[in-house]
Amino acid sequence: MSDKTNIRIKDIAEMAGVSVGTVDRVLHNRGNVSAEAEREVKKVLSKTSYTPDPIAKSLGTNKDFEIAVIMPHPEQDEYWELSEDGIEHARQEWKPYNVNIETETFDLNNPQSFARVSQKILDKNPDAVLTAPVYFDASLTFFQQLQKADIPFILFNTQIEKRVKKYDPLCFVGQNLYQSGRVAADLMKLLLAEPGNLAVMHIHEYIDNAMHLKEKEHGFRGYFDEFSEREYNIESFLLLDEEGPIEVQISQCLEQSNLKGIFVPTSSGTFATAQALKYKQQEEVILIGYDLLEQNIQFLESGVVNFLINQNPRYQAQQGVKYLVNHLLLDSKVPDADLLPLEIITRQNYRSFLDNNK
Amino acid sequence: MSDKTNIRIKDIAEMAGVSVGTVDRVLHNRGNVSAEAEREVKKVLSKTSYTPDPIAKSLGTNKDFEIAVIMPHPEQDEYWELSEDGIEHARQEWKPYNVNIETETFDLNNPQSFARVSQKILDKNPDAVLTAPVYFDASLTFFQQLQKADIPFILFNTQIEKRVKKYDPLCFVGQNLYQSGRVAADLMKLLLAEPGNLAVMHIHEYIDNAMHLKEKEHGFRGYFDEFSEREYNIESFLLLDEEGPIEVQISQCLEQSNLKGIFVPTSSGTFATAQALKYKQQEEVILIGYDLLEQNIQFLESGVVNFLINQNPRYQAQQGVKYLVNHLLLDSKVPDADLLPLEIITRQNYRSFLDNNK
DNA sequence: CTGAAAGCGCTAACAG
DNA sequence: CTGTTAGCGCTTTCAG
Repeated sequence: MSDKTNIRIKDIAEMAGVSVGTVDRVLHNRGNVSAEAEREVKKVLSKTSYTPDPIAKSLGTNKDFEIAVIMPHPEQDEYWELSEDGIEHARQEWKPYNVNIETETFDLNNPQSFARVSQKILDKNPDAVLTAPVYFDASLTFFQQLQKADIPFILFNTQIEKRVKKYDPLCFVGQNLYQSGRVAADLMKLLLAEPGNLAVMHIHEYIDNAMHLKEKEHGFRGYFDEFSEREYNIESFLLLDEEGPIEVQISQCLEQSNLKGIFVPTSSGTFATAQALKYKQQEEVILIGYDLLEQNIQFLESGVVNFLINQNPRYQAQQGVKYLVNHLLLDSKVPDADLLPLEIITRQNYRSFLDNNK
Repeated sequence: MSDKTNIRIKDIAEMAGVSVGTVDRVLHNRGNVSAEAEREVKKVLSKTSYTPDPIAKSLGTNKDFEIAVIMPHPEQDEYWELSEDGIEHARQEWKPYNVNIETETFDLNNPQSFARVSQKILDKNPDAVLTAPVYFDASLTFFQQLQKADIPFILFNTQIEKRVKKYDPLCFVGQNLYQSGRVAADLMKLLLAEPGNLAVMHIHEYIDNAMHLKEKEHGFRGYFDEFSEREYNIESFLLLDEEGPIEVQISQCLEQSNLKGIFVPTSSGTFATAQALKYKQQEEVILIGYDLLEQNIQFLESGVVNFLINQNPRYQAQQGVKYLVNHLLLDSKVPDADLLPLEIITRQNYRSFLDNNK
């Protein structure tokens, strides 16, 4: 059953008439190699299809890797609890490879705290960073610092506007938000017996976080715009905590407009809206929201929420770490973006998603 | 950055006052250990939370693993092409760990060929087997032989009736078929403006393969049974290749009954039905089918197919191999069943699934 | 029954 | 600039 047919460093060393040390040096551009030796080794390399054994490599470099994760406090929002869960899984998964993951969290309501925490991360000088760049401005300066320090980083959850060219993450892991909005619109249309007033509700969101939600709204509107009749009237509401109890604000919206359907682009906004609909006994209003939070599932089960779209925060986090590890340990290429599937959740399939993500 | 805090075999050897050889012997029940030494080692082990380093283990056991995969010819059915694709990915993924995967395929229309191929596999005496047990009887004898030979195996795609206790796979990877049928029913109901005649179409299926499809139908019917009014009349059709061109048979069904909706529990049956609907200009009939085959996507795009449920054959195959490797190399526990999420596919989200699975 | 030692493929420190 | 060598943690052979 043994069939060691693979080419080892030792083999190519022999073929090139040098020592393994030299081969290793050219392999990693460590310098201190004569032009001639380098040429010789590269020649052999090119005609041998040598591929390093990642296992041995990992054993050989007896080095720990530090990956820093920076994301919002999980206690503040169940959504981020799920992300944290994904990080925890990743931590276990990669422990054998000597990668340590340490998480720093910041306050969703306080951009300052992001800045503070990101500085803390920089001071620790980790080997790589995974971050959910909720705050636009603070994130940008953070990225520049990371780049200056030559620390590779990956973004998850929140994509930063592409036109900003000042930063260059290894990868973005998350949904195509525009298309996500379109999926919601499509489902909305399916459930709507006839045209009518619709609303997009932005609930306790953070101004800086604009991009994330605007894209979803844009997709949602874009879909309906394609119906030339324009019988769908879509209103946007921005309900902030500063302006009083969210429940009350939602109720006011419901009274103001005669809504047939509501799209809520955040996970926590979803159940807040569901609560209001239930309270107002307007459960026949179509409600489409995000994510498998416990409360959202309850409202899905009871029919107040009609569809959820799953952003799979757990998987996002896991994938982000995985790419970082691949980059660090195996220097294998990671994609520019990993755009997750847009998962449609109903009362009939949510369990299959919960069970599987455990 | 180095922080070797992990317990090594060497450490526990020292603590137990024996050599690494002895520790290794008790760790793997290799025998030739005095009762006393064993006791001592186990004592230390129990209070140390020692966990072997999988990397070093893999390097140490310089052994190749053979995993045999047995599944239907991919050329016969695009569905199985996707599975094959998953296998190919797995092959690449695990190559560095010295696991070789060899695939044997059988003829979907010929149970004999399954028997022949499975015998071939047995002769090769692989370390583990991954199989799609499309044929009930042939599969059962195969499983028994595998067990006799002490070869662990995992099932994917097709679950064999649980009441048969004569076999014991490591794991099943696939969908909960009953629930899958319910998801289809739920979507069907959503799209149906009013009650009417529905059909479940079993198209070019193999008699032995009953279980797989009956479960889906069962779920589909079960859902509608819950509406006491019983206004939904569900007919079943079994259309076999032996009885003439499928297209013609489907057309006949369409003429016979005034159908409002059709549920097709196979991937290839889906586009056959779509074709017939298009040909008959009955595209308003709701059609719910399975899987992201090229043709299915086209019909989804053009609106003839309303929803697809994705069984994710690619992922099934990959997961199956992954569990086998975990079992073989890391002897980590694998779950009894990995029931995949029931993914709902629409015109708006299918791309996100295609892109992500690449 | 047990310990010592070689080796898996790669890295990195160290003489020359 | 280059070759040698000592590990990384685990397996496995081989004396004793």
